[in-house]
Amino acid sequence: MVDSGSLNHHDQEENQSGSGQQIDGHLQDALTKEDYFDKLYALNDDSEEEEISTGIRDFIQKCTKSVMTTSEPPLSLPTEERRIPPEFPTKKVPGIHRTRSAPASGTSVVKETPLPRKHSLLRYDISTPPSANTSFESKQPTQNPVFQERPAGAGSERRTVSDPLFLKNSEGIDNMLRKNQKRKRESEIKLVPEKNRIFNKLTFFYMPNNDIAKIRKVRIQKAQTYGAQWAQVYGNHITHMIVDKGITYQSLMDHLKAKYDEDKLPDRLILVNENYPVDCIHFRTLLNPNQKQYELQGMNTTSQSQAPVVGPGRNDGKQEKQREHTPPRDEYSDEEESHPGVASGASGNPNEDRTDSSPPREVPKNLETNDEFDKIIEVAHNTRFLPLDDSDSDTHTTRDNASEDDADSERDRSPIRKPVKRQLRSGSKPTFNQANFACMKAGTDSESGPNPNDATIKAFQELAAFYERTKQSWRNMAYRKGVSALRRQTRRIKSYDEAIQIPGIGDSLATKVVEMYRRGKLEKLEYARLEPRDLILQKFTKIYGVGINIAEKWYDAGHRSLADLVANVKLTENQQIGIDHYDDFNTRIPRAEMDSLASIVKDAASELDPEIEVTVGGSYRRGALTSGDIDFMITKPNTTHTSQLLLFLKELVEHLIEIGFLVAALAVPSGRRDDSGSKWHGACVHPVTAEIPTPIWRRIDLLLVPASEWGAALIYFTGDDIFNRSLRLKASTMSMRLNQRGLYKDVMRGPGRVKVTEGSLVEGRDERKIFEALGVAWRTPEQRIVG
DNA sequence: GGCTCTGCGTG
DNA sequence: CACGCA
DNA sequence: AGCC
Ligand SMILES: O=c1ccn([C@H]2C[C@H](O)[C@@H](COP(=O)(O)OP(=O)(O)OP(=O)(O)O)O2)c(=O)[nH]1
Ligand SMILES: [Mg+2]
Repeated sequence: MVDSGSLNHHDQEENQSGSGQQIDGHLQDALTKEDYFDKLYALNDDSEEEEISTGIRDFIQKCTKSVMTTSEPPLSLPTEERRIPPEFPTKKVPGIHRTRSAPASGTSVVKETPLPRKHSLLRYDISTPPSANTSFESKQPTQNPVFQERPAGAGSERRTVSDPLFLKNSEGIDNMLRKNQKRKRESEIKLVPEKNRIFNKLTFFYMPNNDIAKIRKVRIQKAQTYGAQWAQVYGNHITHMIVDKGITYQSLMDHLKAKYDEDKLPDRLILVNENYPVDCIHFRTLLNPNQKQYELQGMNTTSQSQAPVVGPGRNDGKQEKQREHTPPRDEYSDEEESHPGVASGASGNPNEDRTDSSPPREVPKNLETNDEFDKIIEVAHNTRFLPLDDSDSDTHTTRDNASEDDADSERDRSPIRKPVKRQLRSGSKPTFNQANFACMKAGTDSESGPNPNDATIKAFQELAAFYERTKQSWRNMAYRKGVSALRRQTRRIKSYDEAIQIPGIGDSLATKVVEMYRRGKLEKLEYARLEPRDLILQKFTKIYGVGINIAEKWYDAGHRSLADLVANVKLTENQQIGIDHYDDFNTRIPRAEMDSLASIVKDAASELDPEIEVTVGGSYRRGALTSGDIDFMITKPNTTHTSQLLLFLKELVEHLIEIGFLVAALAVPSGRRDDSGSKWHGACVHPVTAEIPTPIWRRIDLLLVPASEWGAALIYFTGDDIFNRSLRLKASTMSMRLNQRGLYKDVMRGPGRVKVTEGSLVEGRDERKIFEALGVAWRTPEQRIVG
């Protein structure tokens, strides 16, 4: 609560500046970017930095420049392919801004975009775009949550978007505002309400005691807002010494000795690492500082020789490592709440592939012939992170016997006979699995899946996700593999022997399958669920644009909530959007809404160009009852290169922005490489209706597909991802290569399977032919759910 | 002891 | 180049 | 972690 309060303040205090500066903003934008890259490369390259960075700078400058010049003839697009990229005013235009408030005064902003809008030709009045929004707008014009707790005020969004720029947002004004905002905040410390000042009367001395490092600076300020005093000099008034990670106990003492001639720390001085204040703030209470996680490096913990006593006084002693309390709920309802469940059941006519423009759908009866491929699937999983391995991994908790983890292949499994509860399974399967299959995996949300190993599958999925965040890639991979292996089982696996025979399930997983069967839960998982660090990482990685590396970086910097990020971190454009629409982007889309979203895009497309074909891929094509996003594939007869579709894309996007459907751009066709890009990622909003009473931002992906690559693209965009990887792996074992453009043969690979030769095209147009060429029996989209 | 898919966009 | 996402 |  407290925080949210203060947050709102920040938010409100910002004012939209007037109109004027956008052009400057662009220039600035370019400069900024240039500087950024300079720094970036300087950091990365050790040698030849100059050369490289200047080279890149030029390159970027070139891009930027060309972009800027676009303001000229918006309408006439040269047909030559090479130039296409520049034609996309990619980032510059101040465009679709997001939830940031735009006070009335800001209205003038919109307009004079450097980009002359050409929509003279597309001022489609697809009726009522604005209607919905106005009502909203009038409601609460001023209030602006930093990030939505629920569907963010569509009103403001709509408005900003209304300035029709297309493609990617620009930072321009928004960025400057952010900067100003930050500057302001830094100069003055505002305290939280008195009762919440957990550090009241405490004096912190930091080590190093300066705010040069940005991270430390932020932390110090944060502590001050919660009442802490920041000691500028070393002395007895200090209550806590906050030491950076990286400074060992020994080096600290050496330093004190050298600088202050102190041999030991003052009595009752509390010595902790930098995580302590952060966690106190997070949990809104003064935590016990004598916990292992707050110890300095090189300070031995309870076990070894105790270094010089730190706080001889009172608080030493007792508890070794008590696990801290459970995190109180989140201040900002990061979590999503129940969304208005749009007519979930109303699935009109779900499906059938009305969207399928090509594959005739017959039911293959030969699922059995898929065996060989099934095998590949098992082998396919993998993960991109390198194994940092170390089997330990566990910072095991207080309880010791958590040893289960690896262990040995003991034969403890002997006594497993156990009551059989087969009732569950027996009657459930009226018809054949075929139908069942499709249905069951259809929605991740349709709980009661017919699969008898459902509970185990869920547990493994959760564990896999945990391992991914832990960068234990091999384990992540193994559990994902285990999941798909279990999915293919039709009976509940009850014993170790039974389990270990399933390809993809080895000793460790087999043991856990049994554990699930016997106890209904996994100790390992129960433990993982309590990891406070993991909970935060989980929260951060759910932000679009934030992966494990960044989440970890932020965590280590002391950030614990979305509000921390908003206040202290330099976010990328996309991350900003990801936070602003955190709940929306993490809310799944009911199939009925998918149908409707598809219609909107298809209608728009055919109006612009009747020859264009639009197909929905992704989980929708696989028959899912809900989807995480909506994936469109766009093609046109006789096209052989995406460059032939770029102009159409541009028009489509502009139009959809204009009617208020598209509300943000997250990734746009490259322009940075020669092979002219092929995808557009962004966000859209379904018009408000009776069934969809509240606007919800949805992730939307558009993929440009030349007709000659339709089959390969269909495979790629239909997934699922694990299925794709399996297929690609199989291809590679056959000296072939499969990507979204086609299947190539005679691919030469070097060490590490690195591609050496591009290979020659085998097939790209026909989905089935690609399956055939790979020796894989045809699988309907529904049968490609393996992950 | 090696391999675990391959490519596009951002900063 | 490092990263995130399809 | 599991497979080759
Ligand atoms: O790592 C990946 C991720 C995705 N894809 C392909 C398959 C996938 O079906 C398609 C679309 O991706 P998306 O992330 O939208 O997945 P989805 O299968 O559509 O599921 P969701 O319901 O979460 O959107 O892109 C891959 O090949 N590899
Ligand atoms: Mg999808």
